Amino acid sequence: MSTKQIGASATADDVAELAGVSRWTVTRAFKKDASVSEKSRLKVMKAAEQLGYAPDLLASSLASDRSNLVALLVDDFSNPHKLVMLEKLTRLLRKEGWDTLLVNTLSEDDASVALMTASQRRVDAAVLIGSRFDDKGLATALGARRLRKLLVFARYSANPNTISICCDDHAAMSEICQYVLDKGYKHPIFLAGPQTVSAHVIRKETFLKNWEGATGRPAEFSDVGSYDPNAAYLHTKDLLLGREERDLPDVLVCENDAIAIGAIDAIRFELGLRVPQDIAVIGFDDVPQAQSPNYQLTTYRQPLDIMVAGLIDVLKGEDRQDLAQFHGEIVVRNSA
Amino acid sequence: MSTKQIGASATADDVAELAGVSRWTVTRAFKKDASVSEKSRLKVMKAAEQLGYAPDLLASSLASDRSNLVALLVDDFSNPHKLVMLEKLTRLLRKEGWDTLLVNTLSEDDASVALMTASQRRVDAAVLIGSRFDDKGLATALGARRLRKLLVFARYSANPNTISICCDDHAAMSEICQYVLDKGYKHPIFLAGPQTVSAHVIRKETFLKNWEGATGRPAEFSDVGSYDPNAAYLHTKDLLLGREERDLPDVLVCENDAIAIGAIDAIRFELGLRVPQDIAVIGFDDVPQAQSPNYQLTTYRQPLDIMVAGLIDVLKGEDRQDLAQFHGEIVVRNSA
DNA sequence: CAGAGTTTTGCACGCGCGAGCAAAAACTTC
DNA sequence: GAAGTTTTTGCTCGCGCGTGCAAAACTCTG
Repeated sequence: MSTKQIGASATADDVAELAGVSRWTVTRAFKKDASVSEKSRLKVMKAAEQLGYAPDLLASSLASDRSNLVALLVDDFSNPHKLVMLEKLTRLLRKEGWDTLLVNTLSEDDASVALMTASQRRVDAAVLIGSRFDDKGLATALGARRLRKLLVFARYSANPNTISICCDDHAAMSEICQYVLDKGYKHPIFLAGPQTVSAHVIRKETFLKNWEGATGRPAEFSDVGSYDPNAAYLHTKDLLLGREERDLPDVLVCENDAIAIGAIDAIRFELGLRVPQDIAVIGFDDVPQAQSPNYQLTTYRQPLDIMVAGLIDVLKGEDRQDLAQFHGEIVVRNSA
Repeated sequence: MSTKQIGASATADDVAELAGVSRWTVTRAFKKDASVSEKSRLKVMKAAEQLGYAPDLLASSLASDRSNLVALLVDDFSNPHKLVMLEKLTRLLRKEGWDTLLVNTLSEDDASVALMTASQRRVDAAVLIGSRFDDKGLATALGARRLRKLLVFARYSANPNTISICCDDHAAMSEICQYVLDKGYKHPIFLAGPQTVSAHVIRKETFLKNWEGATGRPAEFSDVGSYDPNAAYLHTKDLLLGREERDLPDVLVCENDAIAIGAIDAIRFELGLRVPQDIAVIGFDDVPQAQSPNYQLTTYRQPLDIMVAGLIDVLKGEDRQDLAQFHGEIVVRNSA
């Protein structure tokens, strides 16, 4: 047993032998709240360091039925906000002991294949950070394979088998609408993203309803179909180019910053107009780019850190009922 | 054995029993190149579907010592190019059967802790997609724990224990330098990123050397210290604001697009000058934003797809000697 | 249809660790 | 120092599957 190949990674047995204790004492020495005497813990640690030992998480997961792995399913890599979310999620999850499986579902028809993979890896939870997962696909996927937990992050989900962690879109958009009214804009257009999922409609519906409630007149809207700035650019161009001046909006309320940034570019470079003097623009997310002097984007900042903390609570098994009630704040810059 | 709880995921044994074959036949039916008769394969598949069975990748990894897992270590989430790379890597790796562990090393002192995690999960390889991993830290980390393969993606690495997959920075920057000369610029400044790692110096050194070789005069340079557009903005402002007109550069050659974009904003909004008429700007990477009409960034596009294919070859165990020889192309837009 | 060649199937053993309990050791108290 | 209490240690069994080999079942040829 003591003839280990050089470089071959040591097992708990090797450490135990070297330290003169049993394998289980070694295991305990590496567990946080286990009962080991300080003396043998030190012996173990010394031997472990000598052998370059670290517990095998695979074997541990198999034996304990807890993988400390979380799958992040992402289907949209053109929205820069995803990078912000990925950074926060990976960093904070890691701090709490979870590793992260990044699953690109861009080329899948629906989420089921990705969820299958995740379940085959025995993840403790799968987190959807996507835009296009539709409720029907989710239901199918969920039926196919058992996942311990299915969370939807930064988007509302109507599926009762999922736990949704997002800010209160209704309140947020009401606030934005009020801001637009207060600033005296008369002719808004709401630019919406993908509308496949009922959840996506909240921001749009809220704005339209609030606007009509306050002014008595319906607000115009248009569906971009994706959260890609380039797509938003083309869409805005098609939507506005060639319009009479009196038909042009005085403010574009966008479902998020990715759309807003594309729209601003189109306003300037296709229409030759100024932001905000001719057309103002409001976004949602507060991506890093939003503070670029180019855009000076007025937008809405979700409390991402708090939301991730909520997610971690759920992973830990704590009951939380307030997961769709997070409130952010309007960030007023120069674009509206 | 046949009394499985509803919802509990089935094992190969359960499927075997239902299909009337042995467990190993079940296993083989799920393996690509295994020898199973079509008849029993169908029996197995039918039973598997009925039970909702899929092989447990954890147990499989443990038994076979192959995890089909790759760890991606990232320490820089402000550069939008990372999102492009993550998308390509995750999608193409998945297509070839690898899942991806995303490890955020932003808060680590060096890469060792992250590499440790990766090795504890028995990844088949760890891929560094970072900017700040220094060679010394790598060496330490490598000594501490055995990793099957350590790859460095999109950056040259001098460490002999790593495999670096990147484009030929020397050739690329020579091409850019030639372009700058051809366009008749007289006073370039090279804006460099983090200079902690010897590998990062290649682009800078190449430009400076080529410039001096061609003109007989040294070129100015300045170190931004990170690949964050906002940092580049501030740095460019500090560097150029208040200079006499004759001391201003006529072109900024940037180590990558993240820096270039920050620089363009600073030129416009801090110095009140025009790009490219007053100061031209060249980037590197061709991030999605580079084609925004705001930036129209002249830049260099690395052949990412081919590079990822090279990475996959290495993962498959194929020998490739040309991994630092990929050639991209200059993308000429309006900024220079 | 025998014998050789080929394909398919079954099995013993092990991957590295964890839960939960029982034995052993250490510590208290009177 | 005996008896009771608490802490620490050791151990059996199992997590679900893969490897490599040998037995069994086919296929083919003359």
